[in-house]
Amino acid sequence: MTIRVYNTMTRKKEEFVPVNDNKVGIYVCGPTVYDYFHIGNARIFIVFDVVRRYLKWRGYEVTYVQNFTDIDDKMIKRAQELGITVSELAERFIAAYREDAAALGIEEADVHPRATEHIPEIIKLIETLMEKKMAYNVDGNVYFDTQAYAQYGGLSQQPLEELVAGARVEVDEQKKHPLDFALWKKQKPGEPAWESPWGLGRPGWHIECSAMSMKYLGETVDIHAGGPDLVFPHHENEKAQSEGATGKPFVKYWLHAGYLNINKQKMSKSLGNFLTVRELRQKIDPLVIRFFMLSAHYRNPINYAPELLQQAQSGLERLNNVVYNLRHLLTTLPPEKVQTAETEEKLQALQTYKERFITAMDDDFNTADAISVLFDLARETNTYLKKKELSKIVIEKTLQFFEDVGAILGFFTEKEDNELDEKINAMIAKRQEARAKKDWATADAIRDELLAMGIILEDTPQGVRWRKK
RNA sequence: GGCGACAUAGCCAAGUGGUAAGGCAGAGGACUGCAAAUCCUUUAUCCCCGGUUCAAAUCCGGGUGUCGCCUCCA
Repeated sequence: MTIRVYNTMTRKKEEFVPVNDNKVGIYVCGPTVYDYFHIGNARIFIVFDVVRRYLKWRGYEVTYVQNFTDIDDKMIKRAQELGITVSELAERFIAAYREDAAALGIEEADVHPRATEHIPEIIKLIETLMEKKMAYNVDGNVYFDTQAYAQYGGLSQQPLEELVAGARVEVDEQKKHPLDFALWKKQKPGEPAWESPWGLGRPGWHIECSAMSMKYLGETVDIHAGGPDLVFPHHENEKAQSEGATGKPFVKYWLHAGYLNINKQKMSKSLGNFLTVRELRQKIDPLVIRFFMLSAHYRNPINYAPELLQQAQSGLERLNNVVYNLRHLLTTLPPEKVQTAETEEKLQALQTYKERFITAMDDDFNTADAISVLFDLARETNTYLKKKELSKIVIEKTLQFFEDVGAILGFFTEKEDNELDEKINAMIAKRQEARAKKDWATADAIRDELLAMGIILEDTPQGVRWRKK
């Protein structure tokens, strides 16, 4: 079985074969840290977090790099508004990023490089382009010469004339061609700046990703990913400058996720219709946000609405419940004496579910389909759990399956809180005494009290159990 | 103007040639001291029109609608 991925470059699903054996390099364009990131950004981080986890699970040795853009026009503007330095601004929102991302179950990248910490690499890359006459300096501003790179426009599949014709922005007089873009920007008064062969200035936006991707992942990276609006110009430009400098393919597979829309419109900072993760996760379990994102295919647009999160919450609860059922049962279930034919059959069936899960994920990371496999297994498991004779092995293996795939999708992690546990268990014991005496009023009062604490009680054939709301 | 994506049940959403997965919500039933959880039953002329084919949600042509990129944006 092979993994197939949709490559924006070819507009087709291709068989995934890493450049170097089973080593996989992934570079994902990260946030510009001038504000809290919104749930549209979150979709990108979540989706590629799953891609990363899945490839690891499939046996690849993955190196995952996600940058922080910590110097650009927006950073400078925002820092001025807040009356702090650009680097203070970066520190503040990088810390915020880490908190919000962790809440969403996004693993830390292996490397989180920052543009300002890679100025020497950036300058060196620009120098190479200058030597190759693919870049030119006009009074301290250095531009990439798009005319010098024949394949320009190849990623976005736009004819050059059309890109120019559609340009909605005033043409910079200094540029030789309207599509040329800044590699190095000359310092303006009051702006942070670094020394360079072209004078004081700072890197353009696109060059940082090229420099950092090549530094950490080599001249050709397996996967370079980001949001759909990065295809042009950001990734087009990265490709041009990188391949211009090295003469080698910069990226083997370009992956782009779909938009997260709100009221059927793209959510973006510039439109002002955004909702930050920081804000939303006060109202809803951040893993519900994650589940919501993964319940559609990553390349399709999804629309955000509070009702849809509600639906997602109910769905995730269902899966959480079955995992909970299994965990609870394992605490009381004795080992079986003999293995029955049914046990064998159940274990076989489990294998089928696993294969279905893999087939779904192998097909361009179809998490929606993969999740439906979990729902199918959830039903079968719940039905099985009603039986009098249960096989401990089956329960264990089923739980293991859920935890296994949960680790890929980022669900079913166990949280413990011993102090709370003791208190709850004491209350449950009291309620059981009341129930034994058929004192339903007292029993129900205790149940309500627990509910007020956010604890749901359930009386099951295997005894009382509780879970957090 | 150029390029592109999408249109599947009340809602969300898989499925790219073989007769419509899954979830949420609703209705009815089972179980329960009551609940909760769970299970069972129940809901689709796959946007429209034409074509190819033994066979089309799926391929081709033409519409309609929605959105996006071409400017910083994930």
